[in-house]
Amino acid sequence: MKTEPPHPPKGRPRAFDTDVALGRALELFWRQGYEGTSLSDLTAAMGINRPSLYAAFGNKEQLFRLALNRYLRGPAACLGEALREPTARKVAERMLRGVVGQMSDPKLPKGCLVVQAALSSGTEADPIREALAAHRNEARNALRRRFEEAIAGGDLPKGTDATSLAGYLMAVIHGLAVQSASGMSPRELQAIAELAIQHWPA
Amino acid sequence: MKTEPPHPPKGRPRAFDTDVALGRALELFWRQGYEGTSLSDLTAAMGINRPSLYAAFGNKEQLFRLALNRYLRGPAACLGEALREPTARKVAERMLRGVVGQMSDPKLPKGCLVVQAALSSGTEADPIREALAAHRNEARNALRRRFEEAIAGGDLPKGTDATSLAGYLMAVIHGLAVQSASGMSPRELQAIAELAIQHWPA
DNA sequence: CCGTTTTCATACTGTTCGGTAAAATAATGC
DNA sequence: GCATTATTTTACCGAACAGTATGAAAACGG
Repeated sequence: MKTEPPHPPKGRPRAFDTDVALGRALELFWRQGYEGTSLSDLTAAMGINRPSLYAAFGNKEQLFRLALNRYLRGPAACLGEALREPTARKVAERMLRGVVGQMSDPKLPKGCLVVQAALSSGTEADPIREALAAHRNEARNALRRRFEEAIAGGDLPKGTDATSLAGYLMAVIHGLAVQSASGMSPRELQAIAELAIQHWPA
Repeated sequence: MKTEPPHPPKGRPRAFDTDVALGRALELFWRQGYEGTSLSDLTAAMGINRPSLYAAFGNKEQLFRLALNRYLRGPAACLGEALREPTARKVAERMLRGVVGQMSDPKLPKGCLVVQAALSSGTEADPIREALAAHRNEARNALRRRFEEAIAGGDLPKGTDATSLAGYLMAVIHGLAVQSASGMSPRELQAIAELAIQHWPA
């Protein structure tokens, strides 16, 4: 995973930094969704020409997948980290406060890339939608497994349905993303999150 | 609000039923969002030609607004009716079970038109987004007022924050819409709704 | 029958979409 | 310098987009 090749490559060197260009692409996709972002938008924001984009990133869909990857390892990493909290309640608290915290950063786009791009649905974006649905499914499964542990460990009531509880927490998070994208203020988002935490079982 | 004019109009009679055509348009917008639905999609599903659509409905944006109106008075009417339940808990129960019930109808598109179209965001759809955000705001205000009544009436704890509680319920509903649109099964949606009901304050 | 009115069907407008062909340019090893 | 390799630039491609001009067709009152 080194980005620094040991010997300089043979041909003409690239005149832009692929990392910062990918960051610009992520911000645009995040703000406008997959279909809402045109190649002209992308090349303008990334400061490169169209063929350079294709040479470096393949095509629009692959560029989106790369941006999604960076999003999941970057801004959305707090969700995965939250799984390592010691109790189910702390997992939920950290997730809810994490997403609210991120959505409160004025330098970042509002809402959530995964939700944002999932619902824009021309027939052309179908593979993207499937990929995002698969990711959400995976995230929910990880959360369910963590809650099963919690039930076994005793920090959730014995009769709890881990699957439903995971779905519920995901639903609240997605709901927060929708409202954030719709312009709800950070303090209101936080109040909602605190309310969800307050009603958490156990 | 009569749809039957007393005297037959002068010119050539319309060869299609504007009501059923609008229904087809609603279904398409609901399934694919605003930007994801092209005029060719619309005319094909409505069984009419392009100029007929423009003559009868104005343009794409106005057609969407008409479809939205029909959606709010039809499939989404249960949300407004729920406000008339006697207690805050029953309001929440009816809303949550109502949206799940609607999303479980296999003949209807998944998800929620208001959420679906709200996040598809090319610059062109901005007025649509604003209209939808305004509607969601209005809905949340109605819910807040209902909860304030409930607090005054004693069926919600005295210290409850009506605004946050309304936002929380809207968030859960929007989250359910996202997951429904992503292919979650009706039984899972129902389990999530029941869980939210179970954790309702008071 | 005729003139009027409105809707119908066909064909088209200019623009934007994602993607690419081709030549100029800048670095390499020799 | 020279061939090679990869990236840059400019210009373009066919398809799809929202919206429309035009004339034929179908109802009416007379």
